[in-house]
Amino acid sequence: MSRQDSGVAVMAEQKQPNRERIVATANRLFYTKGYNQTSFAHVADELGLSKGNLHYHFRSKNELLDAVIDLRMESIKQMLARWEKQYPDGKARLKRYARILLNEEADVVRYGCPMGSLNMELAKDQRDLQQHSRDMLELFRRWLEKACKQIGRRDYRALSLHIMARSQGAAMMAALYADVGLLKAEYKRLVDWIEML
Amino acid sequence: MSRQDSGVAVMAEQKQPNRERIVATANRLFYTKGYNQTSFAHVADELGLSKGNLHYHFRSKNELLDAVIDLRMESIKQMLARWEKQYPDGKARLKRYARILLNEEADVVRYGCPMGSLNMELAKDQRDLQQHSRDMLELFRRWLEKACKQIGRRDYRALSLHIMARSQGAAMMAALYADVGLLKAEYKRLVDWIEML
DNA sequence: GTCTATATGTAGATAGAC
DNA sequence: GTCTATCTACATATAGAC
Repeated sequence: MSRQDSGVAVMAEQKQPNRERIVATANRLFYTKGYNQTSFAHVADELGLSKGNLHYHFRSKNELLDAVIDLRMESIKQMLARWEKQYPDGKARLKRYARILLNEEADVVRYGCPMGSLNMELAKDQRDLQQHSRDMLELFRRWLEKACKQIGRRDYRALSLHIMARSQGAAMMAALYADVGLLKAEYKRLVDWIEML
Repeated sequence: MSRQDSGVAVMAEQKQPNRERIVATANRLFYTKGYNQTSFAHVADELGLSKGNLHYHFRSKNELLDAVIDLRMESIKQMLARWEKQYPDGKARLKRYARILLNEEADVVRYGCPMGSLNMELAKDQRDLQQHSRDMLELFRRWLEKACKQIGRRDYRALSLHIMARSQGAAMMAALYADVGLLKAEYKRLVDWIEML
């Protein structure tokens, strides 16, 4: 499975305009260190650029976050479109979503879900920033909702939220215990449950 | 249900030695703002104390975190002991755990699970700090494990982790969508599932 | 125990030279 | 576009007076 599936490690960070390299590096650091724990200096250092350069491209850290979220959303949209082609069946689509946890299992076990952990961090006292971040969740949720409708479920909204809650819980616990076995076990449970729908 | 059940709002913050008032206020702010987003100045201001005073009681922010975790763990232990008296039956105990989400639903919807969100924040690049924080999770997990054994389950460890994953996922999604209905729906699903065990 | 003052580092952000 | 220099604010932490 390609690294593109995570929605985080989206592109190589070399041989691109600096603006894109900055977004790619910020994307990675926001994931591995957290948004509030990542500074312009960190990003600049990793790229061998100056802080001033970063501020030329992004007036504020806020703007940089928006760019990172836009990048992730673009990546997510492409992934979901790919899945729609590969899996015509509704249940197969739900199962493919569940499997996302295993794609980047090494990262998930260390840093949690990129979407979930960023959202939760911002939800606490930066709800204005979280608004945009939640759009990422909504991309997945609406896609799941559609798949649920497809298999004839009337409770498609509730189902889509439940499936996301299950995957978020799995990613979180796996990260807190740094245990990939936990991730695999929760994946299996979720797939079995989807099969019974 | 008393406010004590959350493990966060543990005691009144008045008419106590300043050391305890500091821990209680830090406890609350670490929850509502996050650990890294809370400074000594914030805690001191809320109490009308000086920063120097805080540093007299706690040499470092690290130490303050340890004190907060110890406070929460003491509160959790008492709560679990109370539950053991009130609910002799294993399944009833599992259901009581599930209901914890609803006790402080207004807070959970705004700030997530106090344990889970703190752990996840620290798990990213402060794994040393997370070690202590994870002890809180272990208190619950071992308690759940015991209840699972009680109902004759051989997969008690896996079950205990699954139940925690479900509750963490529910708390997280409810916070990200600021939706108490989501919390209630996930609670109902979890209780129904426990009933079928 | 509590305060003020201070040291030291870092964060986000701007100005201006090249 | 990119750099250096700088501003201002704030963070953690210490020293010493009361």
